[in-house]
Amino acid sequence: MPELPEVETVRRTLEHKILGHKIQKTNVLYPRLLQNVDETELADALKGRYFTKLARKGKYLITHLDSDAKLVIHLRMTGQLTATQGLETPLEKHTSLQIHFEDELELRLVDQRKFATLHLVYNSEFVGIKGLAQMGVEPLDESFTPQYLKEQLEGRRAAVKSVLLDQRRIGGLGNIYADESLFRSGIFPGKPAGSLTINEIQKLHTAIENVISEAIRHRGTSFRDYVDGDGQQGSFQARLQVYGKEGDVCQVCGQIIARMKIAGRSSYYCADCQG
DNA sequence: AAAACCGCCTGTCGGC
DNA sequence: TGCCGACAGGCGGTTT
Repeated sequence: MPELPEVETVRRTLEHKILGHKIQKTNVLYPRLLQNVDETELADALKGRYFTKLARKGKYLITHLDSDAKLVIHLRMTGQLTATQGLETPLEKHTSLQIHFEDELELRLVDQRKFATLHLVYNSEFVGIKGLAQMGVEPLDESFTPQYLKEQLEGRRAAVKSVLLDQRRIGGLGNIYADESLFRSGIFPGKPAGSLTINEIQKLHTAIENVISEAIRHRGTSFRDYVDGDGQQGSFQARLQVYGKEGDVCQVCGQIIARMKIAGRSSYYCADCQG
C-alpha cells in the first residue's frame, strides 16, 4: 500500500497518540507477521513499556521503546496501522496485531494481504533487516541532489523507472510517485536510466522532490486501501495525473494515457508528453 | 552485476 | 450467473 508520503502520514498521526502510554498486553492474530521473534518474546519485550519515539526510514516505521528495543514495521501493500481509544472498535477481518495500552488505547495492524512484517531489534543496528540496512537516500534528504540522482542512473541500461523503485538507490519511492514524477519531468518510464540527459536528470530530481512533498502535504494517496493512523484517507489521489488513469485524457496535451509493464509493474504515462 | 521471474495473500473487476 | 485470469501503494529469494 503505502509509499513514503503515506508512511510519513501514518507516523505523524500516530506519534502524538501513542507515545508515553504504558503497554498492557500484546495479541498476535497472524503469527507470520513476526519475522525474527515469537509471540511470547514480543509480548515480554512490550509489557509494561511505553513508546518513546516513532521514526520512519523509507517505508519502514521504527517504534522506539523505553528500553534498548525497537519495533520495525513495514506495511507492504495493504497494511493499516491505526490507534483507537476505547473498547468499542470491532475487530476487522484480517487484523494481524493488537497492542493494548493500560488506558484503553489500542494500536492495531490490519492487513488484508498479510504481507506486512514486524521485527524486534535490540540496538540501533538494523543489519538483520536488509531492506532497512541498505536503504538509499530519501527524496527529502539534503543529500538527495541532482548529482546523487545522476550517479544512481548512470551506466544502467535498465528502465529509469526500475531504478527509481530500487530502495537501495532512492528510499521511499513506489509505483505511484515514480510514475507521477516521470510524467512531471516528461520522461518515458522505459527509457534506459543511463541515457538521461543532464537536463532530464535535473527535471526528474525537481519532480521527485515536489511530488513527495506535495503528497505529504495532502496526507498521502488513498487509491485503494490506504488510511492514516486515525483511519482517515489522504487526498493526493485527486491530484494524480497519470497513475491509474489508463484511457483518460492527458490534462496537458489531450493524448490518451497509456499503460505498459515496466519492471513487472503497471506503468502509466502519456506517450506525447513523455517522449 | 544486474535484470527477470515467482511467491507471498486476499479481494475485486472485466471478459466470456 | 459463474468461472477464470489479470491485477493491486512491496519486496525477498531464486534463476538467468
